[in-house]
Amino acid sequence: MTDPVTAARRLIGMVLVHETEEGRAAGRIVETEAYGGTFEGHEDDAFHAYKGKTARTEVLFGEGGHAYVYLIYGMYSCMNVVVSPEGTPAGVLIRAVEPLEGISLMKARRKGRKEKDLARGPGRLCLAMGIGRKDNGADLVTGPLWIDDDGRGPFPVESSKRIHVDYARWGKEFPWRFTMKGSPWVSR
DNA sequence: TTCGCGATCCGCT
DNA sequence: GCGGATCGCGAAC
Repeated sequence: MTDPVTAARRLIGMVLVHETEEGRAAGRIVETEAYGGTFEGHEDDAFHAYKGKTARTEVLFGEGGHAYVYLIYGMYSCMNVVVSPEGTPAGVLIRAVEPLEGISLMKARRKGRKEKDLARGPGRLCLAMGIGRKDNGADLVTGPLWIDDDGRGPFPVESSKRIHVDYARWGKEFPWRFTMKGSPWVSR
């Protein structure tokens, strides 16, 4: 893998797939955020692994190509793709997908919400795709949770500041949120 | 052992 | 637009 910013850009337009007993769900990634590394000489203090390795962030220090799934606000899960260039921890938060396959399953998991709101936001997409903390550390190469490049890209990508990281002195200024230009499926 | 809080979502106003 | 829900992590005591 490469640095998180390159990876976050590259992931836009790729397809996230999850196969479970309930069936198969897939969505095109339209919004990501890069975490880790440095920007203009400052370390990313919004990154969970910023202060070093802990029980929670252990998989961020492991091999790239795995999932880092954590619990947020006591009730929602968020999914990252671990991207570790030369042993340095880094990740890409998947923030939104455009539902492609298994839409009725997603609607059932999302209590019948409108299609637009199924996977618009990191917690929502985990609910819709059936991703939870049991998937922390999952191998994204072997599945049943993986990422495909279906060759439809490249897609135009826009960057902006990351969301909900105001607590971070430097990190809140990093323009490391990436969205598919013009997509109605991004979180905002 | 305790305590504060978060890479969010939802319902109500 | 605002605040409540809810709990594991990590730092402090």
